Amino acid sequence: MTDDQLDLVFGALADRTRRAILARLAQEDANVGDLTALFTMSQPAISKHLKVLEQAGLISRNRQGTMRLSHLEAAPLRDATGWLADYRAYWTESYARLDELLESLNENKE
Amino acid sequence: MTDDQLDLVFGALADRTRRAILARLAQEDANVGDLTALFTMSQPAISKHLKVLEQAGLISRNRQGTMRLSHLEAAPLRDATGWLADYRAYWTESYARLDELLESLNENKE
DNA sequence: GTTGTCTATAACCATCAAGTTACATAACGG
DNA sequence: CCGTTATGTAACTTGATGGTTATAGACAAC
Repeated sequence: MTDDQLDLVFGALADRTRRAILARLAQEDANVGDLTALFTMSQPAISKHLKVLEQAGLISRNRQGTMRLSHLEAAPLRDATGWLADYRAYWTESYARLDELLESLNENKE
Repeated sequence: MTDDQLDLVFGALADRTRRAILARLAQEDANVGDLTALFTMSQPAISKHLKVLEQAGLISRNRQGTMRLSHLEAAPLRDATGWLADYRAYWTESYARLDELLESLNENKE
């Protein structure tokens, strides 16, 4: 994963509204109106957040009639976890399990 | 982990200079001068980055004579990994290993 | 206590981020 | 076509971010 990608992914995750959007999408795909209803801000604000998430690769979007459904894409989350896991030496326990995690992350890389 | 903390941690990780500082600190504690030498920017710029990292809880600092050593603190990285791992249902494999990771994360929470 | 070294702070600048309102565009149903 | 619904885009405001230079503060050595 490049520095540019990490910038985008961590930058996208640094906003609580966007994290909440991801949490919602983890349950089910949603359109812009659905997501706007969850927050107190305007629809264009949500559209902006969705653009940020899309550019980070965290969601994909496809038209469904007049609506556009947002779908969670977990690959960048997995990659970001992989980056964080590189610091596993600083977790004082559970090295073995984390090594297993790292192995599985490597196996699943596309 | 609160939304405020997640904002700070992911925000701190969203900058490649700060990630590089963390990578350096993963090897050994370092003072401001050491870190400044690694980059092309000024010492005050590095001091600012260190303040961001400290406020996110990602590093701690203590005086050593006229110098101040920065030390990597992995707890927030562990917590951020825990947050990311909540999306494990979207990794199509290795559920069991990730569940083990989550358990270990919970056990180690302070 | 003066000097030198290391680090922090202040003031400033340019750019970006997150929100707003107003309006434009896309797709579907009569 | 036309109207309605859903979403995107433009222009703007405000505040945060990331860098600079210049200067102040803390500590050690002598």
